[in-house]
Amino acid sequence: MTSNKTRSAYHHGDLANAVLDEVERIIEEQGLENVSLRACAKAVGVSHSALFRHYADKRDLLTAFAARGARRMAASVNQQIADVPQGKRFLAVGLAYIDYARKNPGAFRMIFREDALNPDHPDYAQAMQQMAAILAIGGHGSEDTDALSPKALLAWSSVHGIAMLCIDGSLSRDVAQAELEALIEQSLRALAPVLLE
Amino acid sequence: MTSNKTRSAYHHGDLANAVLDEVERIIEEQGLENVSLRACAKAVGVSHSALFRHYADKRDLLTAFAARGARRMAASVNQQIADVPQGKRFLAVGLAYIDYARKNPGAFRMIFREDALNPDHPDYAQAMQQMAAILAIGGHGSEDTDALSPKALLAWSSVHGIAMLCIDGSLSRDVAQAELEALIEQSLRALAPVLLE
DNA sequence: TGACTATGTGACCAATGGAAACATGTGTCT
DNA sequence: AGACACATGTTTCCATTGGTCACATAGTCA
Repeated sequence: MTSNKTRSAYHHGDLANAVLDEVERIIEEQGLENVSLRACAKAVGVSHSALFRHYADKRDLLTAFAARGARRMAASVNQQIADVPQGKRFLAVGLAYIDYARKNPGAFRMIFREDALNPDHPDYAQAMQQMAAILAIGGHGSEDTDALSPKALLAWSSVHGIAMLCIDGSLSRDVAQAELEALIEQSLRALAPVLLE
Repeated sequence: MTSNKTRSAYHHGDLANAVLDEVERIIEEQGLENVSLRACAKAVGVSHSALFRHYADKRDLLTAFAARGARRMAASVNQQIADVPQGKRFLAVGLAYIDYARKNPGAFRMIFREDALNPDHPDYAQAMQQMAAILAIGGHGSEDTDALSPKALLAWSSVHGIAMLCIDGSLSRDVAQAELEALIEQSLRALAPVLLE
């Protein structure tokens, strides 16, 4: 689709996005350490130097990838909680968040790998702020307080922590996936009452 | 100390550990992406190929570093909760855990960067198991259940999540360090009652 | 059409992880 | 003590990588 459209010989048409797709593919299939500019470029059918027309840096490319991932994640969570009543939002947000992480582990890791990217990039910063807002809503119902409340932090981090432990820690190996679902939901349910005052 | 002891010309004496120290220094001072075998080797005063006598791989070296970090972290937490009464253990464990993460962010990140290391390495696996045991103790008082209980998972992940968000996420930038301390403690205190049945 | 700009190419470079062949030190057995 | 085996370190070499530069080509717009 993105390939044989406006590509006579030069000019891919939408290299910037195509290469992000390629980063995603490689990252999920072979892990982050196998993402090289050259591998991405070749897969897209372009010389590796072409990428520098769209991204200043490898770091810049990864930042763009993380930003896109964060946007998608926020959108996904937002969609899944759309028609959930206010009182049950935390559970819904948590499950959606963890679900996204488990289905896109590479992207999820990259989103929070701040030492490998440029956290000040406007796109990234904005996407992350959006995510934080969603999590805060799930956490304590309103979003007007600038200062993070203890309960909001607790909501944020427990969900985030579960997600991390699911895709990396021992949860990803020692626990059967079927019971993991249940385990997660029970944990979140146990926490929910605390968050509602 | 480690330097001019048994080092006539060849034979450093304790290269394996010295290079781990160097990894730590670089990782904390300049970030993970600047850790190169050559840089470590030069700093220790040895040719870069010498490292391959002690570690099969860069990944193997990083795994050893992560394992040592996990052992130290477990020891540190263990020590800080030694004379805390059973009922208040969760708070103590949480604070100690987060404290270690904030003081050794590079090491902490590496410990959980499982896609960059070899999680099956016995040293690493054992150290992680030890950590999990400690966290479980803090979570629900006994360690006999093989299956992870929801409460144990909740304890584990909330503490882990806070730690992550402290060293990377927005907490590391937008929140003043002074009030962060208080915020963390309040969050953990809010969670504690849930964990005690 | 002609000029300007955006996008892509190819040749080049220094640094990196890793392998191979060689050198030197240490310990052990007689 | 001498000789041998083994552990540890060095040098040299290589393919790959991120990055730069000069050049080529494709759209665009006067």
